[in-house]
Amino acid sequence: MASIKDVAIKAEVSTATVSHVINGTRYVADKTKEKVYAAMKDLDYSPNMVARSLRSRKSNTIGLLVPLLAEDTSNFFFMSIANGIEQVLKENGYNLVLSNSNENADMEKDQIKVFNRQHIDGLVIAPVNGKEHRYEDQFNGEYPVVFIDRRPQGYKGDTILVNNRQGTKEAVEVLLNKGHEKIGFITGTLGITTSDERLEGYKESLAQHHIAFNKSYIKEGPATFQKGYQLAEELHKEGVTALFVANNVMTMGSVSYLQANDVKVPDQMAIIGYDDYDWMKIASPPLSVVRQPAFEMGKAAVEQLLKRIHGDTEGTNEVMLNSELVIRGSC
Amino acid sequence: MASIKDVAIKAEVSTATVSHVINGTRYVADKTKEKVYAAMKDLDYSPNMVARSLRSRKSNTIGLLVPLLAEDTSNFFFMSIANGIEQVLKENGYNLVLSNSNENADMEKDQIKVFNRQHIDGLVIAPVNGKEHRYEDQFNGEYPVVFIDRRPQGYKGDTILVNNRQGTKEAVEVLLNKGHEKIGFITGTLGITTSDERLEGYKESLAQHHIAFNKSYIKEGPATFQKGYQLAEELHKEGVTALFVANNVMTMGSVSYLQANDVKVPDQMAIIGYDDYDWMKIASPPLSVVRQPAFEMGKAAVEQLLKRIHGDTEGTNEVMLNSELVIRGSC
DNA sequence: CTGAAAGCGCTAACAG
DNA sequence: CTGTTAGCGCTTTCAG
Repeated sequence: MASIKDVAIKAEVSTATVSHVINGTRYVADKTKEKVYAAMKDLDYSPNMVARSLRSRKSNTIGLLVPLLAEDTSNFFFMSIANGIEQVLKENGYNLVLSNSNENADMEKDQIKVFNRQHIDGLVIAPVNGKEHRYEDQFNGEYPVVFIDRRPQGYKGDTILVNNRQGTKEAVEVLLNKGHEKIGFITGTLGITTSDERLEGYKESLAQHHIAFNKSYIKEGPATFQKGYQLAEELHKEGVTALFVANNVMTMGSVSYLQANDVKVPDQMAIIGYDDYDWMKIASPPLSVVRQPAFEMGKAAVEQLLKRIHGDTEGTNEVMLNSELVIRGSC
Repeated sequence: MASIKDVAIKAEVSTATVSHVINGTRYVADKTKEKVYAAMKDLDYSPNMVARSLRSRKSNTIGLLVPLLAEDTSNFFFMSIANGIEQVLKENGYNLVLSNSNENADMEKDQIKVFNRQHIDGLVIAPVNGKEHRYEDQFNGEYPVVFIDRRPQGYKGDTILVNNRQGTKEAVEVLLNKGHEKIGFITGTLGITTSDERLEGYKESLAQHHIAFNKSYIKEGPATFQKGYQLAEELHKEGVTALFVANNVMTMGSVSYLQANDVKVPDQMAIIGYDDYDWMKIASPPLSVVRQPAFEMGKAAVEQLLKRIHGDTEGTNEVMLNSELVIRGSC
């Protein structure tokens, strides 16, 4: 592997000149440039990014830490985010180091430590669920951080969220406007911000329509297919006429229940799910859902990060993206 | 950020000793070790990986290059692979740099160039579709490479593939055994290895059952939902009684057609799709599919890569993983 | 059992 | 308009 020194010798200039030609950091005579380019080509030179990083304390790399669970469909959501991030990053000459906390706080800490010594230029993190991790103490302060999708309690800093409350509220509103009064709400474990916000939206919508809140219509449990199936069954038996399911895995389970028991949608039971996947289009009937702008979240996160990297230090930026209600045939 | 020098001073030893304590690379008296550990703790020292990489020419980072297309469901497949890779990598103290070629040969070349100057320790690549890229010329030879999912024509080197031919053959066999003789085959554009292999499996199965191959039952097109819908329609009108759809996006389109037109599955039309997604369980009827072991492919790729990194230079290793036929209600 | 010191490849003062 | 040179933080030979 040719080094900058080799190029300098071949081009009969100094390494400084070569460096400046590469980086355009000072004026170099055209003729000299030519020589340098020729030498670089001859030697098939390409700069050693590691050395560059060491010297310039900049790696052109940003980290992404996501909480993926094996076999969880919600992974698709984070992967869309990753995709959005990678895309914007590439356009800006940055690389993406991907890491997974497995939705586990200890692993997350470990991964942050890894990033701390890795000299990343920034970090996008979708934090694990859970109350209190003193994130402020975990970062070494040498790179900006943007939180995404979930905001840890009490964390103040750049955050890209999606409007869970509003998204849910609108969806439930549609159900209410169709005349439903007994609306079941199926959610993954409560106590995590996204779930709680969605529940809030549900309550708010009900309140606005002066429908009494019935606690027994709220069904909570681990976000699994089976649980979704089971909770849909319970609600069905309790006589609800509409279902709002606050995550995609449980949506699938719920649909499965309705199908298996020949419950006619939307006549006997209306349903609105969360997250938009292609298969929802071919469900029968096609499923109405609250669609989260995953790709856009990734983009927004990187854009914010790049601003910070480029020296913006103003306040903190909290972006709240709107989700979109996609009405199909299931309600 | 404390450096090794700071630690050395604080512990009143040389930097060499600190380094050896950290890496366990030579004997150090227990007493000295204590001092070093204490100093490290005091200073909250953590080694600078960039400097370490520069010096030791090893980054503990491997690259992954996948061909994702925006909005393509098959992304899930590659993301599962990425997940498997990340997991094994983490267990071994490696990091993952993720990159996307967007199924575009030029972008792929660019990304390889980026990796070349990044000092990665290895690369896993799911190459873009297409005939001839002289991959051998693109890699700088300083890191081992493992190809995954697709083998470029004429490439010799470590490869992790899935047995497309066998997977398809078995699936078609099931259809044949149920008495179907007119079996439609819907595929993405032919000419790419995975599609071609699946078609081969189809033909082989037919041949073994002495069913004449009917070219008009083979429908090819870009792997989109719409095209899947359309081709299913064409085949239906040509009177086939069973459908084998060789990729998941088109499977979705085909199912959509059958549903929209009230074609009873499996009575009026049996169908087997490709790739296993959760939604297939709740299709009505649940879809039978050929399941590819994505996560396992990722694992296998990294394991092979790590072998190479650790000095194994023997021959080339071609792993062919079996896909699994998942029979549900659609055939 | 430990230290001194060279040097990985690059950037960026400083000096002309 | 260009060159000299001091490091970035670490590993590793060589020398004791």
